[in-house]
Amino acid sequence: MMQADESCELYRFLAQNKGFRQRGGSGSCSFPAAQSLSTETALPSPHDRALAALKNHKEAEKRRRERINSHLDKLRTLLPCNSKTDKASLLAKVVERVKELKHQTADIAELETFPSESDEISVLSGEESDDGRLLFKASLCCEDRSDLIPELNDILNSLQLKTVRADIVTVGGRIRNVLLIAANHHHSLESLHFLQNALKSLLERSNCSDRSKRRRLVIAHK
Amino acid sequence: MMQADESCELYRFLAQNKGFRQRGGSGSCSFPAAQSLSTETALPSPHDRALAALKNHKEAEKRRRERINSHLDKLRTLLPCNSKTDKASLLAKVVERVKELKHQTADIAELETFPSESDEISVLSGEESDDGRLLFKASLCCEDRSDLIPELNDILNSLQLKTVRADIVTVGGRIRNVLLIAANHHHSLESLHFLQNALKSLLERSNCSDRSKRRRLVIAHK
DNA sequence: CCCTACACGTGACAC
DNA sequence: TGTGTCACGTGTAGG
Repeated sequence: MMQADESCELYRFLAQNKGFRQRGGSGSCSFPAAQSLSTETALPSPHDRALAALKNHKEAEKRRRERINSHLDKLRTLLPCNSKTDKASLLAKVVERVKELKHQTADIAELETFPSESDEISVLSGEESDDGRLLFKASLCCEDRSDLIPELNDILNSLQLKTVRADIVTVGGRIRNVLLIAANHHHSLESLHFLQNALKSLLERSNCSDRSKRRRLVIAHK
Repeated sequence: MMQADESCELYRFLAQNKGFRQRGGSGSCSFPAAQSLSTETALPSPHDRALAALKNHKEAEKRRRERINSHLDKLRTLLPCNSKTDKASLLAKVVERVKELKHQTADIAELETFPSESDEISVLSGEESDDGRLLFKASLCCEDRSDLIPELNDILNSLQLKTVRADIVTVGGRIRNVLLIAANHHHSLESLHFLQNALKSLLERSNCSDRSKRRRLVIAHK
């Protein structure tokens, strides 16, 4: 473990190789580091400063290790594994869990919220997908009407966007669509703005007839 | 980095302190490690074996580090963070994510139970959330009716509570709602009582018409 | 005796 | 400058 720092022979070794010279024989192995720190308060020699820096460094590194390990221990309690599993295999399990979570939350995060009273559009630019495609989520909440879904389909088709998943909740004449949409490689973030505008005009077409003006536009980026 | 292993002075230092003796002066610093490995194939001296073991050890440790770091890199891609985030803060985020997952799965367990015959309200004050918000779960089981969900929404909106997740099971005219609700910072446990009372009056409004008195109130705290 | 996994101290590099 | 993070080689305990 090499706990006793001051008595460690490595220190003598390092001190010699650093051209250390102070109050005694230059090449001799007197090693007065400890005393010079405690008795001589004034004039911290460069050697002492280096030694102090080394100590700081050592302790900082220890704190860092402890921080990391505390997180690992917390993960150990959170996962189905005892306290004596490998650091590496623990992390492997963690990776599995996080992947799981990614799928689940991507699926069900916000799609089970009820339709709100106000009209809403949100396009959340998503994360890197599995096979290189860009996945993002679009949500549309408005008054329900029979031709809404077909029109939505038209918009997505014209933009060459593919609906990976759609979740629809209707209640009390209101509807909320949450779409998981895949964009291919020649799409840029520009496409998301196109989609936003298309959805916006879709809502306007719906509202221009008679509805009270209660539309609200929400644009969010992750 | 200390890449040049054979020329490192630490090696000489260690060799001296190990009582190493072979074919030359005992205390002298001849250090014939490299040659004895390459020229003398027979009779691996204990010193050579120790040196080989040290090399093996070194490489094994490197492999271990790489294994751990590869998992960490995978986590970096899975989480919303760039490739230059701290190892410690990365693990902190991972802990948050795994906690999230734990909540969700714990919730899923009981939310797929069928609606019971008796009316039930339960508000379970939940655990510390990821970003400081308080997450808790509210469950409502009663006779199904079309305006129930909108009224529920009104209640939550008026209390400024956000539905993170909603699970609904209806069977035979009965409905069970299990809501995962997020309260923000200026909410206290008082808000949960408000919610309880609101849900209670919601059920009473439903029952006052004609229903048989079979309501039962369940209040649970986790 | 391996071998594995861990904690430690240290040099290097970044801001 | 110091302050923090990382990779490395090493000592050491347990299988």
